Amino acid sequence: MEKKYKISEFAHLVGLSPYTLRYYENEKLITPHRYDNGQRYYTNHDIRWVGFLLHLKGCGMSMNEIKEYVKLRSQGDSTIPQRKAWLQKVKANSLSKIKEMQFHLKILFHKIDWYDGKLNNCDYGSFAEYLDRFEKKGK
Amino acid sequence: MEKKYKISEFAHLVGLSPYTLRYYENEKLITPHRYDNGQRYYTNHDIRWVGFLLHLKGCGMSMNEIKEYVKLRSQGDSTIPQRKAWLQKVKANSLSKIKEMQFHLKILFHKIDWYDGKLNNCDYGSFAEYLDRFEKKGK
DNA sequence: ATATTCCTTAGAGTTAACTCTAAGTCAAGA
DNA sequence: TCTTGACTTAGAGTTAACTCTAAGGAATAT
Repeated sequence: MEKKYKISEFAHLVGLSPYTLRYYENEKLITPHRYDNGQRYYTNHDIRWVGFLLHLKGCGMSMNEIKEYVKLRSQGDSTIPQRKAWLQKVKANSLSKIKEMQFHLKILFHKIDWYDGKLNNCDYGSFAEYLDRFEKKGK
Repeated sequence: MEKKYKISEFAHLVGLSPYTLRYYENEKLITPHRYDNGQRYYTNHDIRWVGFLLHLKGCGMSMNEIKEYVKLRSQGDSTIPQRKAWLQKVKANSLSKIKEMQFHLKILFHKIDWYDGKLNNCDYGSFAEYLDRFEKKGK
């Protein structure tokens, strides 16, 4: 017999609120089982499923995109090529989002260095000048 | 004489809308100059400044955080240590956000591989089993 | 001359993803 | 018995960061 979790225990396990779980269910992302009296219960399988949904979310997929994906999934194995293509697009977006963030971060690093310079009374000139010098060095 | 840009030209240059620029100004993030007739104009210096704001934003800083930072800046060089500390916190957050995203992406990669397996009729079992095997190999 | 672009204030609308309330019912635990 | 936690539907509230409209006026471009 597999462990069964009621909504609040499950919510705690996956790091979501019962509200959010019902909301996701309403949006057809999750379909928990029910006891005869109507109460939901979730299993370890559901933990893995929600975990996967959160990975998708963490890769920057919106609710609507995830819903599309889940809809395809519900149509069976014939949609695997489409689902794979979806995930490849998500992967590309996610990678470029990371690259973009790293670029922004690089500037932040420089700004921190520039502050260090200011604090040590090294005259770096304006931040723009400092960056310019870096560009030239970089080449 | 430095080039002066009116709001819509400037908006185009920095990739924001005039609405957004006025909004940012209202929030004290930007302070463009004015012609005698009251029209705003922006300079290359403003391009660099907005660029920097967008880097901060791109590192995950919220409007409110950026406003705090800009407020400190307006108080002069004595706030440099605080500003540096701010940016260091932002840097740490940003790095951990990237790490998190990379972790989510790793799962996505695996899922794509798993789909490939399915499409080639290699029997990987369920995705959970596939991941489990990876964990063990990884050790 | 006419259309476009600029200005103002003030406030309403938008989007995503929750988050919660109301109002009423049901069932299990101490 | 009393509290706690589950259920329902339907809809309202929240937050961030815009995004736009209205209404009225001034200047510029074709």
